[in-house]
Amino acid sequence: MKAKQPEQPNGVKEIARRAKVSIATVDRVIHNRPGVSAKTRTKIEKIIQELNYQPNIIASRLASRKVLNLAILIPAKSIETEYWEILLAGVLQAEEEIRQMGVRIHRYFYDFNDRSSFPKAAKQLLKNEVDGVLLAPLFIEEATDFCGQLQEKNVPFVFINSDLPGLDSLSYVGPELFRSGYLAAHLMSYCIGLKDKILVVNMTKQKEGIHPLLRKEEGFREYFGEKPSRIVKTDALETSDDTVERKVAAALAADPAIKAIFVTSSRVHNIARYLETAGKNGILLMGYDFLPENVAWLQKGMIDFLICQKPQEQAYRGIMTLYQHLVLGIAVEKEHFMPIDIITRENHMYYKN
Amino acid sequence: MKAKQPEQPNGVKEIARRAKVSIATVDRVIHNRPGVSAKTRTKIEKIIQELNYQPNIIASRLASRKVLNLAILIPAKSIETEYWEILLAGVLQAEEEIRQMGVRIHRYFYDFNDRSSFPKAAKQLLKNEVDGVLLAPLFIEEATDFCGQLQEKNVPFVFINSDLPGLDSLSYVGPELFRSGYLAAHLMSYCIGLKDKILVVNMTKQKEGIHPLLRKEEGFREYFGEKPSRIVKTDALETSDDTVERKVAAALAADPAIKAIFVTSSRVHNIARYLETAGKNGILLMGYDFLPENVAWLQKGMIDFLICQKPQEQAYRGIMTLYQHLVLGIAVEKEHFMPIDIITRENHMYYKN
DNA sequence: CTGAAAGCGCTTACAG
DNA sequence: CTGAAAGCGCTTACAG
Repeated sequence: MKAKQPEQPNGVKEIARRAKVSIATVDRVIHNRPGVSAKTRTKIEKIIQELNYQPNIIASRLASRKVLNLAILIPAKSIETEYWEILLAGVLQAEEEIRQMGVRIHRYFYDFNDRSSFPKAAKQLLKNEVDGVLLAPLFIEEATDFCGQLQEKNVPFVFINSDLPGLDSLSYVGPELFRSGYLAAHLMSYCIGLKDKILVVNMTKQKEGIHPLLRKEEGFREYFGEKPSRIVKTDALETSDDTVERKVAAALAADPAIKAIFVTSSRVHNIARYLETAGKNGILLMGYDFLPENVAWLQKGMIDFLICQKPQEQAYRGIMTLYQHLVLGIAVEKEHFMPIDIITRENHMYYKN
Repeated sequence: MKAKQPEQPNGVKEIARRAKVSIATVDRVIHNRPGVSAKTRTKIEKIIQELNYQPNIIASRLASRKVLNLAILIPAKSIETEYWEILLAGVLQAEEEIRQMGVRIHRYFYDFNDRSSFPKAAKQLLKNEVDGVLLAPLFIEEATDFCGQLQEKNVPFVFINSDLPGLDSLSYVGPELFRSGYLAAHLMSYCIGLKDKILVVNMTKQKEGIHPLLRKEEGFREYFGEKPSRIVKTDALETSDDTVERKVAAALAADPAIKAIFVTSSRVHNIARYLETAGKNGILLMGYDFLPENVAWLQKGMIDFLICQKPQEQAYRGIMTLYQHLVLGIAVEKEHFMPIDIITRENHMYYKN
């Protein structure tokens, strides 16, 4: 069934033979290790060129018995959102595929609602040897700081979920958040009247807000750039159910022109619950993420649109990007944008995260 | 930077030691090869269980120096559609990632417009040793026949682009075509009046039609199930520009209520060109695939919606599915549905195939 | 039916 | 600065 591979005539052995040195010396040159005279080095390098030598990564990993330690740093699953658990499934999927190549993935978690938890988790992460990091940089300052440390150690890092373009990441895997918000606005504009107003809800306990959520809001506002007055904002800083209810109720009462609500995160189900309880069926509701709870409200018709960004695939591709770079040594895409998927009651049963 | 792997104490050596046999015998048991007494076999199997032995695939592939031969069987890129070239990019992407594991991918092509070319290419394919096949089964009969032959040889196959659920494929990677057509209809129904009619165009030289295109049409018709009279069909069997033009022109002339056109394939750009030439701007046009030519018409506003199915990713995942099954021996998803992406003038610049 | 030995292509102490 | 040798965990003739 399986044909034998033609003999590999261009391995270290052949190089050593041609250069009249031992394979140990060839190995030193290949890996740029010291202890080789300039002359020998040049000679060997030339032969490597000629032969177009491609190292056998399989053999290399077997012989070295090295483990490649990757780490992920993301928010922990919480009662507030299980989004991050879905993302973890993608990590697992990638791990299965590359474990045999000696890759291990270590998991570190921080608290979505507590920015001080980020550096703590990061510190833990840095205590151990790590060859590459996949992280969701929800807090700009803290993430910038951490990535600086990684860079000093020459450890490549990949962003998922949201990007920090200023930092020199190996890659970004995730949605274009600004565009995502813009599209949400565009979609919404189809569905409401010209005089209707929109309530934007940005839910977090974090006073300064959370980078990706704000980015979506920016995109959303951009669409209504000429008529910003159509947008009403409530700062639902607290995330407990009754705070949310109170704030939304107050906003709706204050301005009866509000005919739609845009929630910048997966917590749209909270609003859905409130709208149902309050018997407000005429309001268009749009939010993020294909979570069971959100889908349930989609089915009931309380949520009209969910925008989704394939968290599982993000994590899978993020890990594979590190693998390609660190193990295979092949070039990786600097940016891998996820589609901005629009999910409705009609198509949700066919959607995969 | 990289930690040494803890020694592998549970390899064939350890099994051999415990069973008081040679590793050759252990190897025979592991691979179910003959030439081992029932007694020894049982003893070794028991130890394998106890140790929860996981073979080191890296070492295995290095030692055996076996090549895994995969083959793809898809339509050739043609003047009519470069869809298949994009798909090939996904094959390349997967190949890069797994070439080191000794996987080779052989490419076979048939003619989209000539069903007799399918068995010819299939025959070529079968002339060589093959361990797994990725194919787009556009012609039901011919593909069924071919897959039967593969099954006899115990060669697993994965479908992309369109599914043939009856056959025992290892997996299907692609869109749910029926659903795709249904959604197209749904989308269209938002955009046209209740009395407006729709022209469905199914383009191919193939008299019997092409399976995936027909499947999309079925889904489309399903949506309008209660009002089938709203759908007008033209059989644009020929694919040369002026035949298409003539047929569409005739259909539009015959029924002025036609306000929208649904093209079941990527050849929607042909219709766009005709509509522009004929100066018919009021007609909603929807078709398939994110090809440069289609995108150009999207930008010009002649095409209103494109439905896309990520051909590159289909091919990538299809190949990786075979790899996971044949090399890693891990379970694979029986169906991997691609999202049904809706592309408009507003979001096309952010789309990736 | 079973085992000893060589080998896959590379890496790694160790000796000089 | 350089090389001989052992080894990674498994596979494969070959001999008995």
